[in-house]
Amino acid sequence: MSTDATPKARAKRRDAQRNREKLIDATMDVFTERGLDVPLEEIARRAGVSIGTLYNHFPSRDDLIAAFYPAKFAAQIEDADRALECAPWEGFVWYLARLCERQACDRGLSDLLSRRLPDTPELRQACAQSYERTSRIIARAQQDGSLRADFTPQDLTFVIWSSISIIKATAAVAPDAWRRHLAFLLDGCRATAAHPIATPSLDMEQVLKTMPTLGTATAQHE
Amino acid sequence: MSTDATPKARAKRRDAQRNREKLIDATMDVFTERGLDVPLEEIARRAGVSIGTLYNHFPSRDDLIAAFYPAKFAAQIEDADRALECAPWEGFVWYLARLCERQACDRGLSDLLSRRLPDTPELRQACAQSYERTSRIIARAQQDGSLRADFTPQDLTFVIWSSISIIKATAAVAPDAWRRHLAFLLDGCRATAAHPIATPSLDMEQVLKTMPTLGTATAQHE
DNA sequence: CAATAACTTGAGGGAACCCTCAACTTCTAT
DNA sequence: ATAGAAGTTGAGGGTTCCCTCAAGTTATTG
Repeated sequence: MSTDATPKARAKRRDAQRNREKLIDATMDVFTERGLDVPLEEIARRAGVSIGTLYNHFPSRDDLIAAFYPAKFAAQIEDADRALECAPWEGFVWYLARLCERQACDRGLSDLLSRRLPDTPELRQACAQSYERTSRIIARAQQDGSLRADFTPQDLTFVIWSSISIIKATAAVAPDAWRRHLAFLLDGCRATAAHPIATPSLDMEQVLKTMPTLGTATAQHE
Repeated sequence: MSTDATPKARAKRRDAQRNREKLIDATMDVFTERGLDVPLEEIARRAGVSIGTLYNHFPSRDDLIAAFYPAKFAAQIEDADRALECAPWEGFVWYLARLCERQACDRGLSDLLSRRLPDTPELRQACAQSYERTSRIIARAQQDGSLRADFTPQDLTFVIWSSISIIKATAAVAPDAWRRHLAFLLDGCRATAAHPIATPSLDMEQVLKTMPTLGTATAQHE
């Protein structure tokens, strides 16, 4: 209202910056350990600030989540790139196992996929990047003759969803059980195992609407 | 304290019996439609009684659940019996699809598998019956040479868990999507698709501990 | 070292759900 | 008909988490 003639918005105060960082660090830890539904007080406590300060920096849980996931997406994209350096089928298998491993040791990450995320440009971009690589991983393995021809990038979502549920169910009793489930699924993905499937693949629209990544494209009522 | 010399406990009052039945009916409907975590007031409202009466008849949510699931288990056992009348592989496939179909149209049923149930004799018996049939369905298909030899009854849990997560994720967008997932999984279950799996099957103990049916065998702290 | 804008604090109000219990109503047996 | 046991009721206290905002604290700038 008064002196807003400065070229850009004025820099944050030093202590405020520090608090923001402490909050982000705490968020990464707490979400990873306990999932995205943890009480926000827990994050404030861990960061050593009051709940009021938390709300000052991050007005809603979604803002914390928005600070949480980019690193996770980036790691996933790196994994995809590494997978593309392997032989086609091995890369495909390794990538899926890697996805699952990450879910298995990160409750926040596995919660991400069952939650509507805000529709930010960064997220759209991360999705596009991820999709691009995933498609290549799949296409390579199909050209190679090892992956069944009717497998689509959207079908990968099934692998993730189903593995997450196994991971969550068996975490306390047999933390490796998902590997067995994945093995069955992979055997069903081989070209040599393929029998025609009547139900068509989801299209990308449907996957987006369903859960991970973007909400209903352009926000809904929030 | 006074006149408890009657051979058996006195019969319930007529109106109390009626209320109990209304509550059970409401429970079946509400759990089926909205899952096991619905507010109990909703059930009382639907039954046309007060919340106090609900608590009078069913002191805890678990007691309502205990009234809910036997019919569901019975249906499942019937399905298994029908499956045993088909050809081995067809029976196996039909049974799995049937299980999933039931989950798909019954939120209460799908919640059951991700919740610790009370350890009652009836439940133990239902589990034993179910296990006995399931084992036969599997054994038949293996002897037949169609189902891979390393598939165990415990692996069936994976099929259910994973399908439930697909069902929940896609219910709003593509209510049939689970069929595609199941098809991949089934292709991976064929004897001809089998590749050796390093991770061993869960044993029955572990499955019980994990989730469905019984809690930690002989109750824990409740 | 003010003065002031920026930031922090935590008590507290709100919502959703749980469960209880003292006062009331209804059934049933005599 | 009536007494008393059996059953019902719903307001209200408890819990957990959400989020706000008036009052207090701290950094920054001249």
